[in-house]
Amino acid sequence: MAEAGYKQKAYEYLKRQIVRGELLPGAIISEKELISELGISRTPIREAIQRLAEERLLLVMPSRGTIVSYISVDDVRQIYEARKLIEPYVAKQAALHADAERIMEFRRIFDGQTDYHPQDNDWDCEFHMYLAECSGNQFLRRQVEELMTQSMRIRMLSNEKRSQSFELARKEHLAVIDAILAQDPEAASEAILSHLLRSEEGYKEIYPNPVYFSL
Amino acid sequence: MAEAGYKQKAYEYLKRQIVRGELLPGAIISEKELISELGISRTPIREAIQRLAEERLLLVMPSRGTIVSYISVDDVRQIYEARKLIEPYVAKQAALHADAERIMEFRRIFDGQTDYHPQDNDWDCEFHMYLAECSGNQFLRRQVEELMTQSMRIRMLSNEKRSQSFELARKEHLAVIDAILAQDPEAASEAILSHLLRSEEGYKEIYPNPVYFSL
DNA sequence: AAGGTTTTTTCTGTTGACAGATTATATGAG
DNA sequence: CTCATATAATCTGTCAACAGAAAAAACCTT
Repeated sequence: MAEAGYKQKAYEYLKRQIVRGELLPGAIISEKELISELGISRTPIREAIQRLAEERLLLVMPSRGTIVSYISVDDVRQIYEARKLIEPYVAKQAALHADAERIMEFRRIFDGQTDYHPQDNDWDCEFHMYLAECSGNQFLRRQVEELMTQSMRIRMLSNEKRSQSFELARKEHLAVIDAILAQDPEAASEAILSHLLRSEEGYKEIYPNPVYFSL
Repeated sequence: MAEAGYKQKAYEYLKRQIVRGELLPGAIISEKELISELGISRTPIREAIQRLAEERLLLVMPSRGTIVSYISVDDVRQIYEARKLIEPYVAKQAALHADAERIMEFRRIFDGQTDYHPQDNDWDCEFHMYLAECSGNQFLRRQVEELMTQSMRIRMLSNEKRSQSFELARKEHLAVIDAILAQDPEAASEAILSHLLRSEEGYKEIYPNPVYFSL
């Protein structure tokens, strides 16, 4: 017994369920249940919970319980504000410094020319995460990673119309990639900003659904 | 026994020592020593260590040990790159939305007109943290908080000439505050960018000291 | 039956002990 | 003395159990 890596397992197990919307805001996180579900002890589970609490995915209330965090309307605004600041810069840096060969491989994936086909929701996330990696800045990359996690939750909770929206997003992604391939920083920056503005606009109609979005 | 809040105590105890340079890069963090130093058990100490590891202040090597993180020359570049992106925007938002009364109170503190006098190094940190608070964006605020923590370490490790540099920084801070009071976003943005550029320039001469800065 | 009080349950915070892995030290052959 | 092997010490990861606090349930009083 007592193998290593249980903490990471518990972390990914919980994070996946939260991001996919299987654990909704307000859902009670029971350490006891997780012990029997995962067959591991409390310590690695607690460590995973604390890490998720720092990422604002869980809310630990001492001696009361732990729940999945709510997302407020102002949270959505703040998340997109931060993304609109950071991601255009990241795209700019990618256009200036990114390896052309890697970008081409990336474009093939997003053009559907390879066997690798991420799920609907993962598409958008992988795109933005990849750009953040190209920035060559671990601080900005981590920030984008956190913001994308929250953005995926928002999309899940707002019942976005899938097919049409994702097709639009795919085209916008390709526009960004092509601007990077053309080594045109300004075009890349503007392309991703347009993508973010349109995406945010879509939620403005939807998120006043007050079921999971607190004020 | 078993009072609450030990985790936070251990966290602040370690973080203060790291930021102040009392624990230098490469210093071994011994859980056993901390147990006797702080008189508490391993669990809250471990949780504090893991939190500091996520903030890139500690490096946990499984079954080998935990040390204070090194800062590479490229880390310094990345930290200032992120700060130059985020902080001018934050200052802009502060100029647009910040409460004039709070800014005035803040100016009095930095002008030395109050009893409250933070230590040399805390001055700069508190200034930038305060601006980040004014942005009204918790994600940007937390990012600035993390970047400032790293910046304080850099300053500590690079033996910056104190007196003259701090006097210069104080004037630059006041220029930013006055731009915010004048509700001039562009001036505030440019003022803090100048401050950051000059600050970074200072380290370019110093941090090739390879004692604590790895490549 | 209603309201306040007491008991029980449940949750997180904390503790000390054990397991696996890595490094340092000691030992012995050549 | 040198080097390979084996032993011991040390560190992090994990585990099960206890303590304190908050909420839920049972109970008693009126």
